[in-house]
Amino acid sequence: MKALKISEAVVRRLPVYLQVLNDLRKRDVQTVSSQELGNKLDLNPAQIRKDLAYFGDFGRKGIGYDVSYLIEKIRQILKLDQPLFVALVGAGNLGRALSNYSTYLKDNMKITAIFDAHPSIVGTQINSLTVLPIEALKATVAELNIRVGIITVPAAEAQNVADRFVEAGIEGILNFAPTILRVPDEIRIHHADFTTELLSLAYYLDKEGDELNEPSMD
Amino acid sequence: MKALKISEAVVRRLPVYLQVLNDLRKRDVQTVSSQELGNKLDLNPAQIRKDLAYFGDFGRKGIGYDVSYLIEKIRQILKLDQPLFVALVGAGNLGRALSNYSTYLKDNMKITAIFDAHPSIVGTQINSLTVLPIEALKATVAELNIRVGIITVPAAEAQNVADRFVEAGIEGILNFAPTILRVPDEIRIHHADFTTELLSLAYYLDKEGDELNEPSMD
DNA sequence: TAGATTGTTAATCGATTAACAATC
DNA sequence: TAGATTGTTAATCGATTAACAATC
Repeated sequence: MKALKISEAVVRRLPVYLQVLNDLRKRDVQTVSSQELGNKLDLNPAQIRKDLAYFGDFGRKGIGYDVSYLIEKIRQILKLDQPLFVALVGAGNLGRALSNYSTYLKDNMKITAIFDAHPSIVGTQINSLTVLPIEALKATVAELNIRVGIITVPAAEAQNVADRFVEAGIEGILNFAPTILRVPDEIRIHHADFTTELLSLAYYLDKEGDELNEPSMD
Repeated sequence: MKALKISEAVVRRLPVYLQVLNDLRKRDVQTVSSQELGNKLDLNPAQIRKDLAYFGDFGRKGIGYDVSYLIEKIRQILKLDQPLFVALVGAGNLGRALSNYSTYLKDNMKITAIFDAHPSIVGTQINSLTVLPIEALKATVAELNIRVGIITVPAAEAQNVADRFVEAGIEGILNFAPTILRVPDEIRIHHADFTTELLSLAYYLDKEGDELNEPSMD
């Protein structure tokens, strides 16, 4: 078994597995089968086994997967077994909200710098971090060993921020602005654009074309 | 056009097309080809033509697509040609940030009610809306004709909020909490969980040192 | 017209699911 | 052991891409 190309779909499921596994561990569950995971996630058990098998033999035949061990392994695969420092640009409401989110702290991701272009915001405090001027981005990224950038500025400014991130040598960007960004191929971009989710949700409403009441006939 | 089953992948691309088209219109571009759209979005032009052809013949051979006409058509497909009222539960930082987002206002989606479970937050103002107690949810949803719910509460409270939304007769939910929700099949749930995006991003960093040590050689 | 570009069918590619020997 | 469940191969399903006649 050699370095096989892992599809994006597989990688995207790993954090979801991690989420459920963390939950199981919190409830002191020792072992879980692909069947049980599949039930919880509405996924085919074979798919879960296959996903995990790309990375190693983590389970035990007849038993299932040890929850803590699998958590450890998935964290290794996602390279979350070592600290990963993150910068955020755009200290508006959304930026502040993300800074407060502690969810990924336990996953070794840490926002260590926040930037904004507006003089009125620069210098304010967010969670013990002082908002820095955007001009300080490049130097700070190098100094603090920051590898990921989060963009929470308005769409019109997002490309400019992306350019600055690239110039600063960032390796990956999480973009919240509802716009497409142009970056070199070697930079990884993920979109966290909830407007897309919200608009596509609208498509699925009112399936049968009936009124506001749901059809309760079988 | 018969009621052909449209795949989720297709529906998810529609809002992205809309985004680019809106941008083109803002720049007074009249007409666009699938080739040009493909360049902008890093998508295969044939895919774009096929996606659109599921819903009708929107283009003109030899010419391309009329930008304004296509915008209108996609908005119709997504049912955004009529107002869609949205409720939000969880008036913390993230909830406030979303309330401020005006992006989807122009797409006829409007947050018309905000709820929170904490007495200290209930009664405060967000964008001319008064935060209501969670107990008022059901009555308000009915009264204001709200069809979509947004969840921006901590993971531990998310299922409870989802249950309340379902009981209130909501048709779709956009969930920001990093947890899996259980709802009846007829309720559509979309996830806007950026922690998933952020964790999977970590996988792709550090390309050059990419060769994971494969544990099992068998 | 001649060049451009759609809508659509056919070919390809990739991802999911089923099945089962291995084995805890 | 006997039942359970993995890891993996083969079968199926679905989505993307190529190709091209139709036609603006």
